[in-house]
Amino acid sequence: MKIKNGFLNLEQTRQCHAHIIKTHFKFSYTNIINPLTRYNSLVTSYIKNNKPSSALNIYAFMRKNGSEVDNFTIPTILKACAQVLMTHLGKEIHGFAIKNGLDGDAYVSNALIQMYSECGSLVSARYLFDEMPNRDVVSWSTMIRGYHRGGLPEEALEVMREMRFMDIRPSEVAMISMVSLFADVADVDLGKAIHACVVRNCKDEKLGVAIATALIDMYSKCGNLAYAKQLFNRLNQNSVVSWTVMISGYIRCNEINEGVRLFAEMIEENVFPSEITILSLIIECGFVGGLQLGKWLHAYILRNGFEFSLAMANALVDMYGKCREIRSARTLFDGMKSKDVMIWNAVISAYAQAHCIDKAFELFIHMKVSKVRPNEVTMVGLLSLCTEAGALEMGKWLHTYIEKQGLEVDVILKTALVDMYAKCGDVNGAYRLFSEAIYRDICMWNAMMAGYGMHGCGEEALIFFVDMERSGVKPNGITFIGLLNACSHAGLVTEGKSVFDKMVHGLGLVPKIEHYGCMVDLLGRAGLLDEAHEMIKSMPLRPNMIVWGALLAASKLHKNPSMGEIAATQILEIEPQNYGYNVLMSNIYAVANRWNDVAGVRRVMKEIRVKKEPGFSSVEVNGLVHKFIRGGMVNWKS
DNA sequence: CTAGGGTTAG
Repeated sequence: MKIKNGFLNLEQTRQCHAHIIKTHFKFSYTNIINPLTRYNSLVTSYIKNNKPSSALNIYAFMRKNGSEVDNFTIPTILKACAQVLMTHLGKEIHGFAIKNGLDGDAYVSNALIQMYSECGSLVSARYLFDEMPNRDVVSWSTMIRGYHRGGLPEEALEVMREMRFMDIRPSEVAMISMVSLFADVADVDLGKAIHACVVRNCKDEKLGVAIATALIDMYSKCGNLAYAKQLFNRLNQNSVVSWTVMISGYIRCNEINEGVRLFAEMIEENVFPSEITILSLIIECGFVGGLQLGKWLHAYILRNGFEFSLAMANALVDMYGKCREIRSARTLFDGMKSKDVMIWNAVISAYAQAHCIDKAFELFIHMKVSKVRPNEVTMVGLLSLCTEAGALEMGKWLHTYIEKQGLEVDVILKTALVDMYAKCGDVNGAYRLFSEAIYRDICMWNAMMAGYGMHGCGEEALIFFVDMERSGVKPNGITFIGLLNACSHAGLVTEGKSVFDKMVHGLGLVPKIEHYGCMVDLLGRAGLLDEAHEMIKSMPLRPNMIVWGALLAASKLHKNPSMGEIAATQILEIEPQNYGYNVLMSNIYAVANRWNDVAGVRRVMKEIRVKKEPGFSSVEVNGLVHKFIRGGMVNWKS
């Protein structure tokens, strides 16, 4: 058997391996004589075929037999360590490299940086990077990618800036890292800039399929499907990855039918989905609530013999949870033989999204019994559940649990705690945690301000806003939603208007539909119905349910049936079967003594006969959460 | 005829 292009597929690799063992290292497949070269070849082939553990076995075998290991072997093995997240072995190899004087080699250093960053030790990676005397483009792009994948986009951007400052010309691979960073930052302006940079660097040459794919992904994540599709159409050589990002893009933008059509087209072109393709699509289905497609994909996995990995199960549980299909989520979860923290977290958050606080806590108890240790993510999930239910005592109990277990309280967990205390009415408790935090990010500030606003403390929220700006934290769109709500609840109309003005003109933020919703609410509550209506008419976005709903509620509050009618008409056009708003409208007519109209609305409601889940509210008394459903009451133990 | 950084998800 001859090897084409020096690359073996998995079957060939295994045959080769078996042959080497059988013939005592007489390697007859190729002309390679040197035993070290043979091993390295095998290791490489296993890694290219995505079998890192086989590669590591060979490495162990080499070491046991006292075989030489060189600076070709080390980077390859490090890559295998990174794939299976074996930090220990990685560190050991690092030590070995130092002992044998191989650590001065740029290949080896770059591989070490990669290994450390993929295994989550970004500090070690950065240390090596900083100490490296012979950094090259590869070192830079590895560092950028490391920060990006490690969830530290700010640091990645900083490294990019340094790289530019040092006048290092990015290679194609480096640009791919950058484009994919902007995809997740979802900043279309930065994205266009890097696109221009890519085009400039490639000049006459055609874009490579990898970089084009990265650009397609970036544009569709920024919501610019037209650009994405254009790039996709221009590709003359499509890979399964390009199809994956294009289809995911359509689903993410809620164009599910077009996504499904493309999926069929892909199969017709004889391109077959990989595990990641299916995984991506399932995740996107959860994102937009595409239950039907999600179910179909679930069936597709079973029909086509895909490996039902934990990652796959995780994605499915998550998707079902987001689509409120809690039974499917649970059945799937129960069917998994081995479970990790992630899947426990996924099923707990599925219950959380279905507002089943009791079930979620029940699972939390089971989780501890089955000896899976809850982590910070679990805590954040449970805390947000308490926040939603207003269960202060339960939240406090979790807080104690976190401290007793010695779980690391990072910014996210701290923010969840602040948010829980604030929204459950213990604003002082929230402030205590907030003030003792060493590091506060924008989310924590937002939670604190929204908490104050929610309890009618509009002035305090505004003071916090000034403090925040003074401490150098830049407000974002969510900050202003909290602030505008705070003004609305406290009746601070003038202040609210100037907050809105500051956001648009002072900071140049483009208001989203939510901001207009807050403004309509603010003006409407204050009785400025006409002004609120003007705001809706003049806004550059298409008004949605929430906006008209705010006007309708205000019309009811200020007993203005004619304005109510205007709002209700719009709402019925957007969502004809909405039960709640019909009720509200009939109440408005009732207040104005327009009983014929009341009867009319009731008749329409009967005709539509919508079955809608009743809303509920809840309150916690002595550790018992009471849930109110339209007059009835349910409660459960915490 | 071996080798390091790349696109998709979490």
